Amino acid sequence: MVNGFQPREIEEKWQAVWAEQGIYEAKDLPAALKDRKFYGLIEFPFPSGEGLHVGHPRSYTAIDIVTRKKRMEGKNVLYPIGWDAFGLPAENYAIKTKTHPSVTTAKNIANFKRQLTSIGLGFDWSREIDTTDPTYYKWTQWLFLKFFQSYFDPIVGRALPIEALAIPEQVRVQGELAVRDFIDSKRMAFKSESTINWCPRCKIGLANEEAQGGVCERCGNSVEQRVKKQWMIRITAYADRLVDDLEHVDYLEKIKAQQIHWIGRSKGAYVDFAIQSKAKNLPDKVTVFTTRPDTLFGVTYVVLAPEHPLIQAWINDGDVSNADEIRVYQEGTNLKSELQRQEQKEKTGVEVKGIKAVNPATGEDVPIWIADYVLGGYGTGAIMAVPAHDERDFEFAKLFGLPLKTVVASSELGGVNIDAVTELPWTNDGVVINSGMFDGMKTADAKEKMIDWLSENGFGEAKTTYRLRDWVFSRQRYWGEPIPIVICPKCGYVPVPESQLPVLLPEVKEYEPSDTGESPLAAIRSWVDVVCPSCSGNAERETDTMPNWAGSSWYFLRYCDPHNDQTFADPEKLKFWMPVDLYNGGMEHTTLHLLYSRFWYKFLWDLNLVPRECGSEPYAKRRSHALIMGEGGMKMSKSKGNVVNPDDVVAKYGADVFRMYEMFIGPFDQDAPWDTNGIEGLKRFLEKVWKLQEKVISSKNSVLSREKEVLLHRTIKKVSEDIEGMHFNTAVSAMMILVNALQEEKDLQKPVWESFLKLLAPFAPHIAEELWHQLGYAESIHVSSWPTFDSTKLQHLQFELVIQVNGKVRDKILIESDLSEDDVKAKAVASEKIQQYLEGKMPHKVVYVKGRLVSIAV
RNA sequence: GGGCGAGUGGUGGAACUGGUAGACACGCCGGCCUUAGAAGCCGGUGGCGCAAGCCGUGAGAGUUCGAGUCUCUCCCCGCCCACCA
Repeated sequence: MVNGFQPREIEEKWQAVWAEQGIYEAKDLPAALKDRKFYGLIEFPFPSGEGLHVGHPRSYTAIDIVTRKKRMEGKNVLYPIGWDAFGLPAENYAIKTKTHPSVTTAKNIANFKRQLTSIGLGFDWSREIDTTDPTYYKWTQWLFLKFFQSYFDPIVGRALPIEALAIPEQVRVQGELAVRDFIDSKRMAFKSESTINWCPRCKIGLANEEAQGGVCERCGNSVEQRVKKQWMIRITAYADRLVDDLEHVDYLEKIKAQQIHWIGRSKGAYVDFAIQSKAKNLPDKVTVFTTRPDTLFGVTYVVLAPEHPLIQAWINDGDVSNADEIRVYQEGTNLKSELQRQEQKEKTGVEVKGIKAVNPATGEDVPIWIADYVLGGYGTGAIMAVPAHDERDFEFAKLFGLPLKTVVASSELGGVNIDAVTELPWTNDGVVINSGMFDGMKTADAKEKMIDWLSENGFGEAKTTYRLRDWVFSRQRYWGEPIPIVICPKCGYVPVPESQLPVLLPEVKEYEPSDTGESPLAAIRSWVDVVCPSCSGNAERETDTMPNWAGSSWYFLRYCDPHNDQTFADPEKLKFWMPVDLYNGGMEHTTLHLLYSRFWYKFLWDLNLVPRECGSEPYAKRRSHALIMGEGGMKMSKSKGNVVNPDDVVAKYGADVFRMYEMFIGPFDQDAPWDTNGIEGLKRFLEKVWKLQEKVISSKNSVLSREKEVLLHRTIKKVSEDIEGMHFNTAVSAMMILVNALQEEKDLQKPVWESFLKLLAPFAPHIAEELWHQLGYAESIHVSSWPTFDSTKLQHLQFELVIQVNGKVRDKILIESDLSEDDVKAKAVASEKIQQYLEGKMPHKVVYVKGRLVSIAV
């Protein structure tokens, strides 16, 4: 096997050459040349101790292929890589082994880098970044301070510097402290006491996105609710823009749908129900949120979430006759974890006796209940119940024997009490209301009219609410970016001056977080005690660190200018590179990283830290890969013992076979099981390619048949289009078909073979490079030109015409491609076989599909 | 319960705006080569049938000359969200 295909030899050889020549390094050019750039991005990995998973290369190779094609098409390509290296696994490992996370991280990065290089990915390593590097997290901290020093102006709909915030007169008169509190409450990054998702096992507060389903994303433990003062970032201010701007980007529809749903904008109204009570100092109303103000006439009771603050006020007032019963219910709710609360099927609740609410539309008294099917954190934490038109209210009303009242005319019971009904009859829009002043109106119009009526009479207003919550940005952990704030007893929250950034992570002995909910940093007095940057008095550092979403919220900007020590990225370079042209990542990040980073970007864009020319969205196009499952379709996991290690595959088959197999395994956006046998097919394919080149070298002045020529041009078209559409599996198949056909030829014309090698180059960069050089080229195939097809050579001179009689294929005949429709039809009908099937009858319909078939109906 | 996606040979999967279902690959079967094997090469491979042929894309109906593709009803599977008023 002297001349055989030896993947590992040529792969290492060319990897060294590419690195030395820097062929994958992107060039920063003036913004005027923007149409020449292409910025392809993959989600940078967390460098885990396990090393690369076979899932990583699926995404990386895909974008590698797209960017290699763009480069061959003459684009100046940026395809960068880095490390999202802050995070719990590194810290947990540190707790166990007492090794500093930076030591483990450096080791893991070296391993990842070796693995990624061995696969032949065309990353620009000169732009490598690491979120745990102080030269990187200096800017993460600096950007955090921008949030701290800004507020959101709802009038102009964008963030502005905090200096521009107008202080209302009634605040100003209360003195300096009041003004400070006011300003702090308006900042984009603010500290707030709130109930948070607390994981008792990880001893850490979690954002809603990290505690979906009431379970800690990290360890799967059930999450508790705790009250804690935490740093928050006001992502809710951007909710509308995060939804609306999706119209201007090319994301997979399911990604858009998921983000829209997560943000959960719903338009409705606040409605005030007056409180009927004998007591004097009682708050005189309760405000509910509803999306169906048109059903106000059907309200038969009001429900408050158990944690609603009004409940305590009513109890304190002494007018509630069953205070003890209510307290028992509230405590019962508190004890329930989020998970239990979701699993419980039956509704529960308790009436607040002694007071009533007044329906503003009818003036009727309705009872007030508290129940945990109403969520404290959504809307106003209180609802108006319309059991005749809402399933949940219906269920609750049935359980507690509360009355039903419908507002629609289409029922024979229209507009009256309907206590006797056992099933929910009318739930939706489109019906006609026949209650009160909306008699005869469609619900959609009634909604509008009702909102107008409510606001005219001071009973409510139009209101849009969101499911999205502000982002809990504090973590009580060691291995994260310290939040660069000093807490001064005199001055309050004081940002660490830019000249003192980064606030470095200090050395500690213990990495274990404490049960009190404080970060390990709190134990290091020498680090915590500082001089206030503002008044020079004694002060303390903030000891919370940032979540590990911080570094990844802006890393794509840093790639544009990774070594800048004056600013996070030079605006001129941002103008050239942004936005990212193609971003691929996992679906699991749709409501996390993808949403967060869009938000950060928009914020920086508002402050002109990202130039206006870059546009309001960071990613022009977002695609998503699916998973590679274990053999047999189960998810790969250490416990199942079905994990495939990329190192083993590369060692056995080489990088090119590995890459092509991952592309051939199935549609990019569909899960696919690993198949050890399947790789053999790609190995055979590349061996065939290797051998085929011999025919080129010995070739004379042979003429390529028209048939092969058409196939070549069709293949160029197919592979080009498939790469753009990310249909890599069918692109590989098209190349296989071409190779199988070329194998039939005695010898091969050089230009034909060169076109094929160029098509192959993005998929199998090493073998393509080797064969290219063997043909005598000195320059890399990867900086050569992408082949183009000749559209006049896509059509065969003849084609096989399929003839159907009554929908069944009855004959196939060869037809000249340029024959007219009438001639083709005549030939088809004249066919002997067809005549037999016609049995002398006249066809009543003959249809011709150009270049394909004739269908005859008898 | 809601949203999204899917259901095609033994397997992974092809099939452009409705137009020859099963491309390509794996596996399997037969042959060549070999002392034997591996590799390689050649041929075959949806089902039933000796054959002509018939039947076939989760089930059923519909539209059409023609349906994997469009419409309706239903059944399964996967993922995400989930008492969001």
